[in-house]
Formats: sequence, structure tokens, C-alpha cells
Amino acid sequence: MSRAFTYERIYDVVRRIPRGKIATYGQVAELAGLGGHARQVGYALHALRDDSVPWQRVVNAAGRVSRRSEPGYERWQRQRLEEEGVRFDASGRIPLESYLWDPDEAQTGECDDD
DNA sequence: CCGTTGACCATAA
DNA sequence: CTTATGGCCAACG
Repeated sequence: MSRAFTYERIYDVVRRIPRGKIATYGQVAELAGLGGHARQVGYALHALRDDSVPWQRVVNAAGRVSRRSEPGYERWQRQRLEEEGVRFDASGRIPLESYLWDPDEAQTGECDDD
């Protein structure tokens, strides 16, 4: 368990994001108790090299997929989100007002999330 | 302990 | 729209 407690907090929050919804780095940071430290969220997700966490549901404040070291990942992430029902507008960004995850909102009890 | 790095964010021009 | 700058801070060597 080399992963720091801080990272675990972040991963735990990301796992709670229901399918068809997205969250911003800043939002995840806040929920993880890191308020304002969105950068650590991005770094934590980068450190993840497996898909044990639905990190594709985390986008930046502009509702766009963040750039990674290698090109092509943006496309992969976008495709993954579209499969979950998230739709992008003509500019290639997600309307946050429609898909942003509301942590207070109940998950309707059914197994609609993961 | 120090310097570097990084999938961010807000603001300014 | 894009580019630049400053800030914030954990993980790593």
C-alpha cells in the first residue's frame, strides 16, 4: 500500500460518481476534503494506471477532457463517457449544468450506477 | 529537507 | 478563441 491516504480519499470519491454523470476535478477535491486542491486530484488519477476507478467521469472545470501525456486518450475517455450516456456538444464539451453529479442526490436505489 | 513535476483553476491580456 | 502567469500542494528522487 504505497498509495497515500490523500489519494485513497480521491479514489473513493471518484468511485461514487454514478454512471451517466460527471464531476470536475475541483468538485472531487472538495468532496475528498481537499477543498481547492484540484491539482492533486489530477495527479492522483494520473498515478492510477488501472481502471479500478471510473476516472473517465472526471473532467476539468470547462467540461472538457483534460490533455494527457499521449494523444488519443482524450478520444478514449470521450468514447467511454458517450457509452454511459453523456453527450458532448458540437464544441466537444459537456454541458455541466446537465451532467454534473450532485452528491446530495439519491441514486434511486436501483443498480443504475456501476 | 529541497527541487521538480503535474490529467487544475482563476484571472488577465 | 488562445497564451501566459501565479497559486495551491502531494508524491518522488
